[in-house]
Amino acid sequence: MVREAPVTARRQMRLKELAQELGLSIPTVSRALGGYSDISEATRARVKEAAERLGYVPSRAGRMLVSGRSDFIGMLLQVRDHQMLDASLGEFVAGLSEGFALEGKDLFIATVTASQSDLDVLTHIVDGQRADAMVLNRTMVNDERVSYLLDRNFTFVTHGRASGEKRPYAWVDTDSEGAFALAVERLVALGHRRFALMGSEEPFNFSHIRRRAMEAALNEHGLALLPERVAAPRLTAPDRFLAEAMRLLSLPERPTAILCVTDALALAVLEAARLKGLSVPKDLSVIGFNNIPVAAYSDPPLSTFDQEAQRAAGLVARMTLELIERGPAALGHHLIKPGFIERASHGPAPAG
Amino acid sequence: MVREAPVTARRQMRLKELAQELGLSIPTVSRALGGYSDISEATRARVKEAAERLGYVPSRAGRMLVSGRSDFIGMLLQVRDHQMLDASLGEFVAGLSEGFALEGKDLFIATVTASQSDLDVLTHIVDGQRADAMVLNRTMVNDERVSYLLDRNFTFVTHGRASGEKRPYAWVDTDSEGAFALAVERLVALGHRRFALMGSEEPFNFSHIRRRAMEAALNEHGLALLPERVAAPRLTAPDRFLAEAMRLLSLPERPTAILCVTDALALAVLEAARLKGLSVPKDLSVIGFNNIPVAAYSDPPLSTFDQEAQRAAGLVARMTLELIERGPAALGHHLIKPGFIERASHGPAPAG
DNA sequence: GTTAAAGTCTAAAACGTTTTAGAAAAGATT
DNA sequence: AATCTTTTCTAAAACGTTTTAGACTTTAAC
Repeated sequence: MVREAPVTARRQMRLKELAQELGLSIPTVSRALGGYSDISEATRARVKEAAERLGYVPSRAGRMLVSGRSDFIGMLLQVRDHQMLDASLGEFVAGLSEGFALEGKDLFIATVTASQSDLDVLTHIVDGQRADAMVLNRTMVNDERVSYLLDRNFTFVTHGRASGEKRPYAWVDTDSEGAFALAVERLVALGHRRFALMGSEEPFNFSHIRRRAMEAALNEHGLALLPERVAAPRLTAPDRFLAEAMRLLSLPERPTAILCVTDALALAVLEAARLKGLSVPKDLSVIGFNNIPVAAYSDPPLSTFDQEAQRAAGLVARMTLELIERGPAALGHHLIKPGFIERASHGPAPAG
Repeated sequence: MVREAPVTARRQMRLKELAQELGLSIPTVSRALGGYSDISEATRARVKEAAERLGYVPSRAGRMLVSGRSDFIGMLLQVRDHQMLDASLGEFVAGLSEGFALEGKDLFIATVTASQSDLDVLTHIVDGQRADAMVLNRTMVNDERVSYLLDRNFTFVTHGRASGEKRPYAWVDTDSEGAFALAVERLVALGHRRFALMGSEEPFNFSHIRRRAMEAALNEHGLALLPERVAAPRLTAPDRFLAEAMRLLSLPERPTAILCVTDALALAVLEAARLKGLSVPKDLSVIGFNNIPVAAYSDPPLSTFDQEAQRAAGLVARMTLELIERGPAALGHHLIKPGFIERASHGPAPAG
């Protein structure tokens, strides 16, 4: 009987073999490759050349055993209800991945299927030592993932705050307050007095924060956000957006300016305006958030805020690496000021 | 100065400590947990209870060192040019993830950013021992990833064949040949004689196979697929779909039936027909492929083939696990017969 | 010409698991 | 009563790296 061929053809070279090949001890070779200063330049060069030539790559397991690190940083991706990766999440993921690669870490995207909760997968990653840290996105006001990781004392950084959590943790977020303050400022200057908000369910922290930001900004100008002028369809039910937008536009004292917490909601408002025979921006000003690709091609092109996912990702990556390296001492926050993309969906308030 | 708190609060319990706690030796505890038969039931129960109670989880590194396995199975996800995860890829990923979870393996989704090639990331994973096997999707006719993995003798399974590769490898694919044969059969029976194809660039293997399948099926009935009746816009340029569809419908001898290699292409054909004032299916029959969610709501609802991503994923997962366990002896293939979803976009050929 | 200081390397230990080989004890067989 | 099995457990080795502590040269300083 012929002996089974091994699964991996050319077995990986080991540090021991490389050392023998060179006539040096194992630690010398290890330290030479590690760039330690107590190895002469001549030896280091010789070692590096041989390692290169023989295709030596350190064993992940050996290294992990002694360092206690997997060199993975985890992130959750929901693969239920067709939501999937949209353009801005793609940008974010790409930015993260590149940031981590600089330090030799890999981004481990873990799927959360329909039969699991985020917490299930998170627990599996933490207990299973699958990653040295986590990046969380789509934060909720009361985010059980955040409190779980704090309880477990596991390193993580969130993209978006979790306003309900009182303990300190590292986050990067868009300055929604600043953005909505600016939007209100501009619109008030343009004569608007009747404002409405297209929001969404407020477990989502960005939605919560943006509503409060809008209320605060209106208060500054002696205006209020009337409860009936707030719509909050569920983001997972986009087929409800239009109906909610229609409702806002059917109010007895029709709003002249509508701020929206996402561009998808803003596009629904534009559609509703069309159905109502209203002209944007003559009869109605609409401002979105996130600057999704299609926002540039809507009719009229949508005024919105650029959330700069790539830059946020870079910051998140750097903060995560710092936390891994220096521990809780590196805890910090970053508010990113989103750029106001002024297109054609807002303008002076209608006369009267 | 107060001493810095450790990064992980409660250090993980080790096998050694668990063994001391129980007054047993390390191997006994290990074998008890591993379910070996040379440990008495009484001891095993006692060990399991203690492990549970004390929250013992085996060290990933220690286990990896001795088994040589990471218990990760890798997959590539392109995060360039906004293509991202669509619904069917999401279904596939979810299926894979669940299949692997049954055997305690995790799916490692690795991102391929705009600055990298698939092969860059693949090399990194293989050299860096990041995974025990790979799953490849979106196969090309001549797929450098497939030949690379074969050269390196690394375990992998593809979803979709790579027709250009002559060496044996494990794959799962949709039976495009059968599907297109069936579609042609039906349409010929309905009186159609002038066929056209909405294809795409043929580095994509599914596109290549489906064109050849259509040619073969037409030959069976003494018909041919004229070159000018084949459109092949790039899938990455969806804004070109409509123009190509218009071209097919503007041919001197206008086709009465158009097969499309994806539903997105088919929807473009429906749109082109509308623009041309043609009625579907009275003047033109259109059949798509993949059964994307919106296909059910097009006007008219699209006849198409269901690719059963979930089932394919299950098969891919099982084959991958088998290959890891049993080596090349477990090499195999699977052709999945797609269901024909008969909606309202095809019918009898127009008279004359 | 001894002592001190660099500079360069190595022996040994540590990380935490699984596996192999074998020991000790208990029970069954002659 | 002695031998053989079976059951239950353990000692030791192995996986491959990094780090700590220390040994041995060589050069510099007095």
